[in-house]
Order: sequence, then C-alpha cells, then structure tokens
Amino acid sequence: MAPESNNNRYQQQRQQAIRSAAAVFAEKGFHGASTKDIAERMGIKQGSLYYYFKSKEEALGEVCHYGIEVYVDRMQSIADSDQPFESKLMATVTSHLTSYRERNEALKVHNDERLYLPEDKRATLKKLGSNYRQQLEHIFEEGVASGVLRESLDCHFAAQAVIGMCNGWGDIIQLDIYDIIQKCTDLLLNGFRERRKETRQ
Amino acid sequence: MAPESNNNRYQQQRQQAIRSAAAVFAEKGFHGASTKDIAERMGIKQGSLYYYFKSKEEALGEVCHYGIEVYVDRMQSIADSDQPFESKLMATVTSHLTSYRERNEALKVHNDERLYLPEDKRATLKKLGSNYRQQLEHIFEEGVASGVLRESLDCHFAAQAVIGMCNGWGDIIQLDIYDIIQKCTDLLLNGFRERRKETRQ
DNA sequence: TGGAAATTCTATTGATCTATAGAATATTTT
DNA sequence: AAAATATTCTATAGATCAATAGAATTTCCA
Repeated sequence: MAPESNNNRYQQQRQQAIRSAAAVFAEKGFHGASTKDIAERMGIKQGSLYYYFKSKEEALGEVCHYGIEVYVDRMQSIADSDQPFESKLMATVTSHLTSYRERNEALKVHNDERLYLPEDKRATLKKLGSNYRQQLEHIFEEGVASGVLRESLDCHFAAQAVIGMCNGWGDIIQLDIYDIIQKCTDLLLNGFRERRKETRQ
Repeated sequence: MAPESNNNRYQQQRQQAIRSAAAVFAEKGFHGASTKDIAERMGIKQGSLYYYFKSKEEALGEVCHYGIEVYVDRMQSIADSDQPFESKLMATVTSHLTSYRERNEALKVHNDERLYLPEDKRATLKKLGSNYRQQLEHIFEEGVASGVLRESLDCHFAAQAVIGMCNGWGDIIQLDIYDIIQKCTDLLLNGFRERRKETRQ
C-alpha cells in the first residue's frame, strides 16, 4: 500500500523509478518495454514497481511530464526577462538544446510516446507544449515590434520552425552544443546567403 | 507457401499489406500494433498475413523502405539536375515536404520505429538516409562555390538543419504546404532579420 | 528494543500475441 | 471440368506481459 504522509525516501525512490522508466521507454518504446525491464534497471522485482505506479501508463505520464517541465520553466524565465530580442532568441535555443541534452531520455519519450497516454493526460501535456510555442511566438512578435525582424514575418511559422530545428538533433549528446546554438541563431537571424554590405535604409 | 513465379496479384496484395501495416504502425507503433490489427485492416485473418511476410519485423522493414524510397529518388533527380542553387534548395524543400505528405504514415514509421529493426536492415536504411543528407550537403557546397552562400557556411550543419526543420511539421496533412515551402526557403536564404538596403560589396 | 509503518518479494491469474501447420476455398491452367 | 496452383482460414502452441494479493523483510520511531 501507499506510504503514510510526506515521505522523503518514497519520493526519492519514485524519482529513481521515473528515471529508470525514462531510460527503458527511450530505448524500447512504451509498448516494447516491459515493467520487468524497468524494475530490473532500478534493482527491484517486477511486482514491486507497482508500489510506485498504479499502472505502466502512469509511469509513462510521469516520464513525459518530467521531460517537458524543464523546457517550460526555462521558457517562462526567458519570456519574463527584460532582454533585447536577439538575447531572448539565443536564450531560447540554448535552453531548448541544453534541456534536450540534460533530459534526453525523458524528452525523447515525451516526443515519441506521449500519444499512447489517455486523453486527459495527453491534453495536459499538450497545453504545456502549446504554451511553450505561444511564448516563443510572442518573443518573435516583440522582435518585429522592436524593428529587429521584418514586418512580414509569420511568427507562428517562425516558432514552429525553431522548435522543429531544435528537435532535429537526435544524438545531441555527442555534439558540440555551443557550436550548434551559435549556428542556429545565426541561421534564424541572417540565413545562409552571402551577406551584402550593410547599410541602414 | 509462397507463390510460384512473377505473380501480379500477389505483388498487388503484398503492396496492400504494406500500406495497411504502415497505417497501423503509424497509429499504434511497432510494438503496440498487432498482426491482427494489420490483417483486419486489409480484410483478412491474422494467420493469413504470414502469406505475405515471414514476420512482423519484415513488415516493418518493408514499410520503412516504402517510406524513404520516395525521398531518395527525388533527391537524386534534383542533385543530378542542372539548376542554380536557389532552385535546388527550393526543390529539395518541396520534395521533402510533399513526400512527407504523400507517404505520411510510412515516413512517420520510418522516422519513429526503424530503430526496432534488426541491425542489417537498419544499416541499409541508414545508408539511404545519409546518402540523402550528403547530397543535400553537396548542394550547399555548390551554393557556396557559386557565391550565393557565405564562405563560412557549415554545410553539414545546414543540411541537418533543413532536414530537422522539414521533419518538424507533424500533422502536415492539414497545412498549406506551398506557404511553408516558401517560408522555409526564405528563412534558409535570408533569415528573419529586417533586411538592409542591398548593395553589392 | 519492540512495535508500527514502509518497502520489497513471491506466486499467480488472465489476457494477448507471434508464428506455424494443415485444412478449406478460390483461382488459374490444361 | 479436372488438375494444379494460389490464397485464405481455423486452431493451436508457446511465450510474454500487466496487474493483484498477501507474505516476508526492512526501516523508522517511541
């Protein structure tokens, strides 16, 4: 049965269970992973896992949430902060890529397996995700307003493109992340074309 | 047992089986889908499916191949063609996005489920994919050589970024694809920044 | 230290799934 | 139409898996 009250050890072990589940789900997928796999990875027996989750599905939900929360929190700080557009853009790219590195397994699970969650849980995650996208979109709107970005920019498209580009680095663990951050930001601002002499119009 | 020789009906039915498998794998994932699901979708019984595939894994391999082949063929034409860089870039983006729309299910399966294939089959697909990436990289190198793109461009990064961005449009079926093509190409060439007066240096 | 609460284990149930074998039906060919 | 071939079906073996119940063990606290 579940523990009595605020229980430190329980919470720590549960956290460990979530990380184990993240690793196994990331490697084998939700349906390909067995509760035995997860339990073994944290050094307990299959049945014991149900002390921490009432179902395999609940474990998936926790993993997905664990993955995305770090994105969301950091984006909140960036959006609230008082920096010029270029800094916010670079901060977003940095946050996205470092989050993806730090919680690689959980975020992979969030991106690839969340559709196997029941409707209500999926809706909660979706809300977090579209909040994230909207905040990024708003940063682009500020960029347009401040004159850094072109008037004609489709900010919805821009936000989507950034997210897609940042998610596209599969084995990001292996890469020089600061190099990618720099190049992504440069691409977004200036594109790849040969630069002309800069003259204010 | 397998059919005798060049058998038209067999090949047609097998193609139908591949498309059914693509749909079911795309919806439920490889491990979440059952051979019963696939068989039912094509209107036969579970056991009968094994007339067309010797295993569920073989079906996955066929689906993945069916998905990616269209990319690869089109990229070959573009790379072989004799167009200026801008046209090749736009043709690539167009090809990538329309392929993703036309074979949405199979390509989703290729991207998300191919890692569950046995090593040798996975290696074959990987070769196709990195061929694709290299050809795109080469297009960027031509762009630099022709003076359209900056000398300093990291063409490997550029190719990866394009692919990531193009794959990021999940429910592409719903979208105005020509709008996205136009905006992607514009982003890649010019970025989002407010344009300065153009003056040749 | 002794008793209560928390954690893990063992054993099992019922369900589902892949793959195979051989029978039954349909199609093509002679 | 009869024979041969191709396609589908039925039935089942063997394996795995999620989830539960209750016993055993460990940890915590008075």
